[in-house]
Amino acid sequence: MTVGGTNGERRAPATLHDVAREAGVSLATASRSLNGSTRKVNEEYRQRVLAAAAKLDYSPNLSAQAVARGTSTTVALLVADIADPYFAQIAAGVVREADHEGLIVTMAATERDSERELELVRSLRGQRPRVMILAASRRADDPAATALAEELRAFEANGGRVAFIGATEAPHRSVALDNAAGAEALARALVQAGYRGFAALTGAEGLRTAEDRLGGFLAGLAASDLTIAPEHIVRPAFTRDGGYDGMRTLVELGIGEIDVVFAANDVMAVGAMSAIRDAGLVPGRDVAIAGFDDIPTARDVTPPLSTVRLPLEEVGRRALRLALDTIGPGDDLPVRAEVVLRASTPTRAR
Amino acid sequence: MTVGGTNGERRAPATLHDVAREAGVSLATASRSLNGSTRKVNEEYRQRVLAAAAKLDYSPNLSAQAVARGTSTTVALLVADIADPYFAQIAAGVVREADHEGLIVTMAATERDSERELELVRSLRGQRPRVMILAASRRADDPAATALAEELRAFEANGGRVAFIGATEAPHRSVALDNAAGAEALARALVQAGYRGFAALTGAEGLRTAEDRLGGFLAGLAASDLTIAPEHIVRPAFTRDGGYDGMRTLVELGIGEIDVVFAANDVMAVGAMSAIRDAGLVPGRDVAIAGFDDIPTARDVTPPLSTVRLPLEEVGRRALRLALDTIGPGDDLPVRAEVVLRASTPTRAR
DNA sequence: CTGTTAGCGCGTTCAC
DNA sequence: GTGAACGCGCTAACAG
Repeated sequence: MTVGGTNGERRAPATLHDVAREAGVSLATASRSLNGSTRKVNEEYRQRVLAAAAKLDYSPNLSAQAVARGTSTTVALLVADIADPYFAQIAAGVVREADHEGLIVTMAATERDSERELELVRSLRGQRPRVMILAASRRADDPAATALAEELRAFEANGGRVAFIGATEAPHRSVALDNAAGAEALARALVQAGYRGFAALTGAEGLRTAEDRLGGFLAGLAASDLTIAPEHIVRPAFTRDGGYDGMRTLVELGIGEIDVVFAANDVMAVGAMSAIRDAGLVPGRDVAIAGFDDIPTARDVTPPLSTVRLPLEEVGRRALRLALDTIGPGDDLPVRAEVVLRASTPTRAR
Repeated sequence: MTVGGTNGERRAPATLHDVAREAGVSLATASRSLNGSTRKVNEEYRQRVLAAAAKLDYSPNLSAQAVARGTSTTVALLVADIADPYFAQIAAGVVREADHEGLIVTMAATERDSERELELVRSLRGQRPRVMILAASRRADDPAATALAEELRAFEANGGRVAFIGATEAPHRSVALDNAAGAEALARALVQAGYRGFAALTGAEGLRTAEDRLGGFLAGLAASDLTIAPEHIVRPAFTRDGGYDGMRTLVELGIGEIDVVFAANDVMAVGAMSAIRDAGLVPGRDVAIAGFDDIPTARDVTPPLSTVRLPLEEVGRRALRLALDTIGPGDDLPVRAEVVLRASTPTRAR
């Protein structure tokens, strides 16, 4: 760790005023040359201003611009956990699209606490972001929900845009993920592959994403008159460790009748695979497992994880486009959730 | 995908002025009640202001505050790729610490392009962030380096703080990661475990982190009079796919004399493991493999990946503290890089 | 303790 | 085309 810092002379940043003076023009001319929308400035002056700006290391004060213009160039992104690959990929997409639009992304993490989420939205609102993207998981029974709704309503009433990812929250735009349909298709595919004994690892009760996926999966089973025994539906945390713990519970309960476990997301599935292995069993052979999301590591675990692919980066980009009304090609199509069968759910000879 | 938006009446956000009027007090009193540092406001007035603010859904305009105060509450974070678990974890740490300090994080991705990085720093500077944290990988031969240095110098001259993560860049503060020492310790541990035939997958030439790790690893081998044949040092991209491709190259070259591969980071190692497996070999048995970073999935691949643990979340937090001068307990200690031997490098009977 | 006023850095009418 | 002047929302002296 090195400590340094060239704080010899700490002169204030050059202002537009400084630049104008240096260039020998008026403030207005300087402003027009550097940012002005409809260019109508003498080329010679323009050059003088540009030179002065360069010489003074001028950098326009975005806050001041925002105040003067009455509109910022910021988009606020709310996720549950940045380190979770699901959110990290979404964030990457949002940042990329924002960069494309010349916008700046500010990021906050709810850490899966809806009180925190409310606080964050409240505080983020102070930035007057053009857009607020809420990717953090919604829950059905949320006590802070109405307060959040009120906060977002106020934000929108002031001209802000809101986009949700995943759950479709009443009056707001959202990139709907076809959680239910994807899970249903997965269930059908697994039945097709010969599986009959099912278990599920899903998030805490009320977590929308988890509920939708479980619901879809059950619907897919129901189509073949199959179901999951209540004791085989475990609801640990919606994380890697949750998956591990949940799978342990299942193993301890006895895995006799279970031949495949559906984890409501890939990080849980990955944790579950480790639990299976730690129990002395072989995932894919002794018990099959499937996840949801198709995070990058799904390919790299052993055996490779069957899952439902969501184009998460694209989802992030699309969320921003949706909020901004800058629709691109294909944006009207629903986000495809695609079943990807890999070796963690081998076809069963029956 | 749902489109909505309650843009019935788009009234401008309530201003402090509105609140003051509503509460029947002066602007100053309103300001003091809502944000003022040293509280010295009649409790009754205070309550009136708070009530008015609540009634009007008032949210202080951070941009205006920044302009008036001459200082923002923003920290800018630059990473190479948000979706990469290495950077995602660092980002999570920065965001958490920032939240702790009441600061807001804006995030940008260089996508490993130093031209882009320069552009981003330039543009981020417009936010007048309190701190700029550069986690994106440095390279030795960077043509944009001097321009970047100049930009950062200007930023610091204006009172901004800069913190690097990883490489120690000349006059700036930085959280030094003990890449060389960690890799050296790993090499020694592998020699100790009985390995003799080494190969390395490292990033593009000039990439500081990659060079440091490789250098350290070689130093560790040299201590036992061992080395790596030049043709066994492959330099693919510093990514998962780079690791995969690099390992394929190695396999095609013939893996006869190689009994362990050192990948310069875990995502590469994970890719390499898949390549090994796709070649019909078993990682850890036919060829051992070790990585660096200890990303979460290192535990969940098969066999679990030996690596050098870096407390990345903590690194992110510490970077911010370092820049802010809010040193915490243990912050004076160097970041420990700790060798973690797992089953991907079993002890070799010789 | 409260209110008035002058800025903060910039965009943008409005006359010239 | 250019410049002077006002306003954006807020903070911080400065007087009362």
